[in-house]
Amino acid sequence: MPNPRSHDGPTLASVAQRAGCSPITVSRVLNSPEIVSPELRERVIAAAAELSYHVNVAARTLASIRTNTVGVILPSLTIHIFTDVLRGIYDGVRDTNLRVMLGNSHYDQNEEERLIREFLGQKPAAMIVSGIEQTASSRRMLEAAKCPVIQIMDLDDDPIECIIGFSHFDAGYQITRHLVEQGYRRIGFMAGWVNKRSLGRLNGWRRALEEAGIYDPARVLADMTDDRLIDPSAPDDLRYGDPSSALHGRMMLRKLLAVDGGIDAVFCNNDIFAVGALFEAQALRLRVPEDLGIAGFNDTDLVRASHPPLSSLRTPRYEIGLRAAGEAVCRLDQNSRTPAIIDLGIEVAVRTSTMRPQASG
Amino acid sequence: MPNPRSHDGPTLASVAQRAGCSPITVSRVLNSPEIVSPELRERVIAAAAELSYHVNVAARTLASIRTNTVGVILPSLTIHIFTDVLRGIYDGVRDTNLRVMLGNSHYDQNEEERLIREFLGQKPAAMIVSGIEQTASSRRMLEAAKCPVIQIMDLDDDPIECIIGFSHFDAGYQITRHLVEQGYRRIGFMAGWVNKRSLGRLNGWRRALEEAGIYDPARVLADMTDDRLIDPSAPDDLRYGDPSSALHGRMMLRKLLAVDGGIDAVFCNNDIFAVGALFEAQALRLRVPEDLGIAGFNDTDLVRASHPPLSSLRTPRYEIGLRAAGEAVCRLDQNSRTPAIIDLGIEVAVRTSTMRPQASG
DNA sequence: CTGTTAGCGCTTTCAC
DNA sequence: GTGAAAGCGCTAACAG
Repeated sequence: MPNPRSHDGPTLASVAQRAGCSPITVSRVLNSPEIVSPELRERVIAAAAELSYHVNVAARTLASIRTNTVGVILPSLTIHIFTDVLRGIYDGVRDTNLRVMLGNSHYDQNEEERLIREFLGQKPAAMIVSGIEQTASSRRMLEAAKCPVIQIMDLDDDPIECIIGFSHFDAGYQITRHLVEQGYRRIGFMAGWVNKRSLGRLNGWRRALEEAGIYDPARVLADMTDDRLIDPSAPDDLRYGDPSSALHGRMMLRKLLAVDGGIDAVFCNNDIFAVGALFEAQALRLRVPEDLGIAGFNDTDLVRASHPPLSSLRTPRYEIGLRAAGEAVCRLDQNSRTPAIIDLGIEVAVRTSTMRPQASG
Repeated sequence: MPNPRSHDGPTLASVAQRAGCSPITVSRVLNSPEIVSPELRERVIAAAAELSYHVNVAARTLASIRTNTVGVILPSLTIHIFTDVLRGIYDGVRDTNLRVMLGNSHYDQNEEERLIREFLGQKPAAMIVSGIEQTASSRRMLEAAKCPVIQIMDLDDDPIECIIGFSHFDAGYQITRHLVEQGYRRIGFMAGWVNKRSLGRLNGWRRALEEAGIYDPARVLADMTDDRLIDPSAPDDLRYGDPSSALHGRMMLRKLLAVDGGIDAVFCNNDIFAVGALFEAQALRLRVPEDLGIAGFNDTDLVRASHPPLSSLRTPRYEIGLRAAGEAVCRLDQNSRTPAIIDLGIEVAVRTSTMRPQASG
C-alpha cells in the first residue's frame, strides 16, 4: 500500500533491495564509491541504472550538513557584463556536483541583503556576490556564514574572504593614459550613474588627466541617478530595465559638448554608451577619431564591429565567473577559507576610434 | 546537548516552544495563516521574528509533495532575448514563494534533455522551457511530469500543455511587408544559423516576397552553422559565447552584396546583426535608407539609438517571461493543466532606416 | 481552530 | 568493508 505522501520514483531503499544490500551502501556508492568493494559497487550501480534512480536532493540536503548549492547574487541579469560573469560561473560548475541558485538584486542593496539572508538560510555550499558595497548587515551575515564567500568584479584590501576582479582605478587610468598619449587634451568622462566601481574608473580617469595637467572637472558627466529614464516612449521593461542604454550615451555626449564644445575625446563608462556616443558623433558630423576620440569599457563584441571600431578596455568578465566558481570548488575541496585577492587584470584594446592623426595636440 | 548534525538556526519546534503552541501551528501560520486564530498567529509571528527564524527549505520539500522551485531551461544566458525573458520570469515570481532553478542548455538539445531529467528529478513546482524543439525523450518526460509545463518563445498547435510566444512567421512576414510597402524590391535576409524560430521568420520573409512577386532565393544568408566563428583574434569566451555578433552582421551584409550587388534592403535576424549591417553600410558609403533599407529584429534599445535609427520588430520578450511565471503560478493555484496557446503579439517599429524616399521602386 | 502521530529519503554515528 | 539505528526539520492525515 503506497504512502500517498511519498514521491513516486525509486528510493535508495529500493535500489538497495534490488542490489541486495543495505541503503547505506547505496549511499556510499553515490558519495564515496572508493570505499565500497568493486563487486558490490557494480551491483549497486547496475541496480540504480535499471531503476533509473535519481537522488532526492531535498532528503540529501536535510540529512547532511551542507548542500551542493552555490548562491549567486548579481545586480542585473541583463547587463552584458553580468551575463558574461554568469556564463562563466555556470561553465565553472558544469562538471561538478554543484548547482547554482541565482538572485537578482536589481542594484538594490536592501534587496541584496534580503537575498543573502534567504540564501544563507539554505546553508549554501558557497556564496558568490558582486562588489564590495554590501550593507553592514549583509557583510556581517556573510562573515558569519560557514561557507566560502567569493566577492567578484572588484578588488579590495579587506575582502570578506576571497575577492576576484580587477582594479577599476587602473582601468580608468590606463585607457585615459592611452587617450593622452594619442594627443587628446580635452578628455571627457561619461557615466550614467556611478556605483563604487564606476567611481574607481572615474578616479583613474581623473588621475591620468591630473598627471598630464589637463584635468577639468567640468568634463565629467556622472551620478545622474535621477536621470535614468531615457526614452519616455519606450515600453516599461526597456525603459527601466537597463540603465546602460545607447540612447543615454547619445544624450550624454550631447550634454558634454554643450558644457564644453571643445572636448576632443571621451571615455565612456561602458561600450553601449560608447556606441551611442559614436552614433551621436555621426549625427553631429564629427569625425572619429579626428574630431573626437571615443573609448568604451568592457571590450564587448559590438565595439569591434563598429565603424570605426572603438577602442575599449578589455575586462575579464567571463574569467571572473569561471574563476569564482573554481575558487568555490577548490575551497570546498580543501575546506580552506584562506583570504585571497585575485587580480585578473585588464588590457587596453586600441582601435581606430582613438588613433589620432599625429598633428600637434 | 546539541546534536552535531543539526544546523544551528532556530527550528519550527523552537518557535513553537517560544510561542507556547505546537510545531504544526507554526507551520500553519507560515503556510496558511488564515486558518489560525489571529491571536495565536500574532504570537507565532512575534516568536519567529524574535528568533529570526527561517524555514528550512529542504525539510519542507522533503515533507511536502511538491517543491516551490520552478525549473527554467534557456538556450543561452547571454543573448539579450533570453536575458529579457529571464528578467521577466524573475519579476514574475518575485512576490510569490516560488524560486527559480536555472539551466543553460547552450542551444544543445541533449544538454537540454540532461537538464530536464535532472530538474524533473527534483519534482519542480513547474517547468519553463524554451521552444518546441525538444528531443522525443525530453518531450516524453515533460508530458509525464506532474507539474505545469510552459513552453515559451514560439507558438505551436500541439504544445505539451501551455505555450507562450508569438508567431515567428508573422513576424518575418510583417517586417518584410513593411519593406515591400516602402518600395524596396531586392530584399535580402540574413541569419547566422537557423533554428526552428529563425526558420519561421525566414519563411515569413519568403512569403511576403512571393506575394509581391519579388522572391529570389539567392538573397538569403542563413544556416551558416559552420560559420559561427567570427573573429579569430577574439578571446575564446567572446568567440564562442554569442553567435549573434555585430561583426557577423557586417560580414553577412558583405557576402549578400557579393551575391547580388543590387540588393536594396535587408531584414536581419536580430538587432545586433542589423547594427553590424549598418556599420558595414557606413563603411561602404551606402546611404541608409536611400541605398539600403535595414530592418532588425527584437527592437532592442540599440536600434532606437543608432544613426539612423533602425526599424525593427518588437517582440514581447520580457512579457513572455512575466506571463510564463504568471501561468505557472496560476496553474499551481488552480491545480489546472488546461492546454493553452498564448500569442503575445508583435509590432513593427518603423524608423528612419526603412523610410525610403518615395521614388519609384 | 489546534494537537498528535508518523513519516518524507537520506546520511551520520557507531558497531561489527 | 558493511550494517543498524537514529534523526535532519518539516508537513499530511486524522482526531479532538
